[in-house]
Amino acid sequence: MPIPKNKIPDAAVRRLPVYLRALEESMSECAVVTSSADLSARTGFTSEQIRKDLAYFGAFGTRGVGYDTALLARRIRKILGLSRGAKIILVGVGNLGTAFARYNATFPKDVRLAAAFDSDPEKIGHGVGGLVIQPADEMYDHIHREQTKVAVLAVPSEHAQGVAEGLEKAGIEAILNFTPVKLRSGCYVQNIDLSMELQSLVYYTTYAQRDEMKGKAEG
Amino acid sequence: MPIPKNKIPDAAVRRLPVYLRALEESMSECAVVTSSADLSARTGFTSEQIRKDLAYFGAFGTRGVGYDTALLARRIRKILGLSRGAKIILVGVGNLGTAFARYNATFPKDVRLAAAFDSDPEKIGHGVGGLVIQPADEMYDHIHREQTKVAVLAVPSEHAQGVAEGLEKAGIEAILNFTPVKLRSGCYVQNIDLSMELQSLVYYTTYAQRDEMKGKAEG
DNA sequence: ATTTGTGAATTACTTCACAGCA
DNA sequence: TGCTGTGAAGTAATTCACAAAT
Repeated sequence: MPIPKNKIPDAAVRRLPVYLRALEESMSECAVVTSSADLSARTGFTSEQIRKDLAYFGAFGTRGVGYDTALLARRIRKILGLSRGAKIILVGVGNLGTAFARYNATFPKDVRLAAAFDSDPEKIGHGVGGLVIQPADEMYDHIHREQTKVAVLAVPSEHAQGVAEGLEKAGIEAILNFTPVKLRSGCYVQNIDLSMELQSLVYYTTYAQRDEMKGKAEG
Repeated sequence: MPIPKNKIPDAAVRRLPVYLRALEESMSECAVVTSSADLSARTGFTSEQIRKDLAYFGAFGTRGVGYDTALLARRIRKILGLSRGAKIILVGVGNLGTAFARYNATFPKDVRLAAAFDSDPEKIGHGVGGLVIQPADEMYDHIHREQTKVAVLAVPSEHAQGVAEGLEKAGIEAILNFTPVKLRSGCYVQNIDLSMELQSLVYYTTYAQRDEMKGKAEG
């Protein structure tokens, strides 16, 4: 028995922010209670799935009634750790990092970037998405000082593994990895590989399927 | 029997581009043959997984030897449909659309955007990532004319469902959906919800776990 | 000898169906 | 009655283990 291993599936955790958004929508319509059926209509997930996901974390509803909208939203925020004011940093302000920083400025403020770092001296001091780009060698200090636990990694592929190791050593626990490198890391890593997404999409297109048929037959 | 239902898991399809990248790396090192073990080392997926994924599409290797690097790469490109010159369009050139267009300019050219559309007259004619932004009302014509099958959707949430329906009607078959809306669509949809990704990451941080413990107990 | 390809076993996730409560 | 919470059933994906091929 190495680790007790939380029985909560990652897939369930990843749906919580979606439920939270639905709850906020519901609250903006002044609904005081909601139900798994209502959340289902808003999110597209089945009501059973929603009930099961929520039940992983406790019994938040009232049988025969539903869920207190505001209370459930608060609970989810707490489970996710959003009420903690988690600090998030951006590592690597190239093409993608810049794009992300700009877009991030439109996010809910709980998950807004707190700082951005790059190793290129040309970039230091410049602004991006409301942040001043700081030199990479101040990054580890910053992580310690601010007790940063989450990093968005957008460095060139060849540096990804090395930087990830440094981040882990400095205290980072979760990484949003935009590089196409599968990181070996003790951190929890969520990968977003945009080029891969587009390439696999093409498969689901009629031409690709026709190809596939031939693939089996022909040499 | 409504649809024969391809037995190939989406997860396997989504790994093909990763294998392809590994093969290209391998080829750049002048390797003529490779093996599931070598691809495993390069991608981080297990060798069994790689063999099983490839076997869904046919028997591409030679027992006792491995895979012909160049041939397998060609096969994967064909399966994905990358050799077809698939046309891809960007719909919505706001914050995120702009970010994506710029970043996309760095992608392998098979999956480079062919056009970008927006409904804001202010934006029409301006350039982004090497493309000229075109008016939204020319989009459907363009899709027909160019036989476009793939679209990247980055419009405001409130328009997402409506635009997706229009895209489907015009002939789009696969959508990369950056909006947080779960689309009801006959198209194959791949969702990327960046705000959700960041929010769920915070959960995997020590503070969040401490919260979760309390969640169960306290009212 | 070595490495693929694959049925069988395992594990993870989802859906079902209904008991438990307001 | 109405909706949650949950064990049981079902489905999907991954890993195991080995026969097949060269």
